[in-house]
This record gives sequence, structure tokens and C-alpha cells, in this order.
Amino acid sequence: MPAKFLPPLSPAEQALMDLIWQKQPVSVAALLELVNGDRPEPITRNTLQTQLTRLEAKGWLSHHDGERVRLYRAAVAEKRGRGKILTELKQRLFGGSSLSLVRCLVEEGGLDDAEIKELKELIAKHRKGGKP
Amino acid sequence: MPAKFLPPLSPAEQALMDLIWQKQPVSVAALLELVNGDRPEPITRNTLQTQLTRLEAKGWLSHHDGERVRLYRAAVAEKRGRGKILTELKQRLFGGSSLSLVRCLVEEGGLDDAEIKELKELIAKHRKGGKP
DNA sequence: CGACACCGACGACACTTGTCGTCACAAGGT
DNA sequence: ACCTTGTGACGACAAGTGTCGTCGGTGTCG
Repeated sequence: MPAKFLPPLSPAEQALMDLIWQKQPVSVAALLELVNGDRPEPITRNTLQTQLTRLEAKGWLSHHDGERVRLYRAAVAEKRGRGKILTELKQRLFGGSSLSLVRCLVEEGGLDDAEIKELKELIAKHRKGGKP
Repeated sequence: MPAKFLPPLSPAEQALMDLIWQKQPVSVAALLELVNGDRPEPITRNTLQTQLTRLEAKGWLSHHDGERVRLYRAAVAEKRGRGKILTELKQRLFGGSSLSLVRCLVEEGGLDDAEIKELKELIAKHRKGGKP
């Protein structure tokens, strides 16, 4: 199975997927609270519903009707989805260079000391994936 | 001067800024060749001109009329601009966690061994900015 | 039963984005 | 002087995006 075509997502849709990936399966109501949780101006249920429908049309979501409510869950694996979006940004803004991207992240000061430490461990651990 | 407000950029605009940052100052004609360089379907000069005008209206570009042609250059420092865009993605797609972002990048296999090595050096070097 | 609350469907609307065409003008070649 | 070429300004337009209102169901409570 050659990994179907996935339409790119708009910023708002990306943010939604982020929440869904870490909370799925989730009802519209629950998701609405989540979304409006970190947001100055809340959005309506209608707005959220529209986004969900569009995401489903694009193949990023699927739903399953439960007894009472409808539950949404990601139709794209978290790893692959995030990877795809990140790769797009990398291409367009850093000429495809992962290194430039990380450098920007580090220089921009988005990492505290604890994160730097974790990052080092992460890299060390990844070392193992040579070529089996 | 509290760092003026900068409107977010669309994907195409981000890609343009990437080229401009590494080629400024640049004429429209030269930029057009660059843009169409890595692209299956080329775009028209008009299209590019529109993007440039919009970028300037948003405060990301400025131009200066030379003898023959008009030269565009970034009005936002490369570091700050890239940082801003990257930070936005980090917020919306990784809940603001730089570590998650890098993890995704590494797991997704966007780094070869040489880049891993450079990345380690980069991190080691950055160590200096602790708390004096 | 009637009022209230919630849910999913559908449509709508203004704004943005990516893309282009046309116009008018200055510079150069013939 | 005339025609070609490159440049900049302006307007346009279909598609996509973010946001919402309204309708017709299906309960739930008094």
C-alpha cells in the first residue's frame, strides 16, 4: 500500500490535529472545550464542526457514531502526519535542511537546559538505527 | 523599540522569504529564475510581483529602486523571521514543545549521520549561554 | 405533554491566497 | 522615428479558509 495522497492542512487544521492526536478518540463537545481552553476568543461549535468535516473530507480524520455522541479519531498515524507537515515547512523555509531548522530552533532560544539535556539523550539513543 | 507586529505568512510567502534571505538584495527577474528553478510548473512574473507587493505590505520586505531595476531585500532579520515562523508551527503542532519537534524530526529520519554529528556539535557549542 | 438542551447537517459569507492578464512607460536596437 | 523588450502598477478571479446562523432531530426533565 503506497501511502495515499494527503492534502496539506491549513494552520488551524494543523492545530486541531495536534489536539486530536493526543486526545483521541474525542467527542465534538470535549474537543470544543479543549480548543477554547487555550484561546482568547472562543469559537463556536459550528466552527469546530466545519473544521472536523473538512478534515475528514481530506482523509485526516474518521469518525464512529457511538450510542450518544460521535467520536472522532485520526485517520493518519501521528508520526506520519506530524512528519509530513514538518517536512513541508523544512522544505519551504529551510531549503530542506534539517540541520538549519534545528539550528534556528536552538539559536532562537526555544530550549531550556533541561530540554537540551533530553535532546542530547534523544540523539544518542537514535544512534542505534544504523542500517540493519 | 518593542519589535513591531508581524503578520503571519502563507506557505508560498514563507518559501519566498527563504529565497530572499539567502540571496538579497535581489531583482524581480533574478528572483523569478530562482523560484522557477525548483518547480515543475513555473509561475509568471506577475504572480511573483504580486507576492512581493503583499510581502512588502505586510512589512517583511522593503525595496530600493536602483538605476535599472528594483531591488528587494528582507525587512525582517533572517534569524527573527525564521524563528517566528518556526515558533508558530511549534505552538500549533507540537503544543509548544521544542523537544517534541526535534524528536519528530529525528524519528522521521530527516537526518543522516553527518548531520547528527553537526547537530551534536551545535548543541555542545550552544551550552555557553547558561546563566552567568 | 411541553420546554429545554444538545447534536449533526447544510448553507452562507467575508477574507485570504495563488495565479494571472492588461496597460502604460522607459530603454535600446535598427 | 519605430518596434521590441523588460518593468512596474492595477485589477481580477477561482479556490481555500475561518467563522458563523439556522433547521430538524432526539433525547431529558419538570
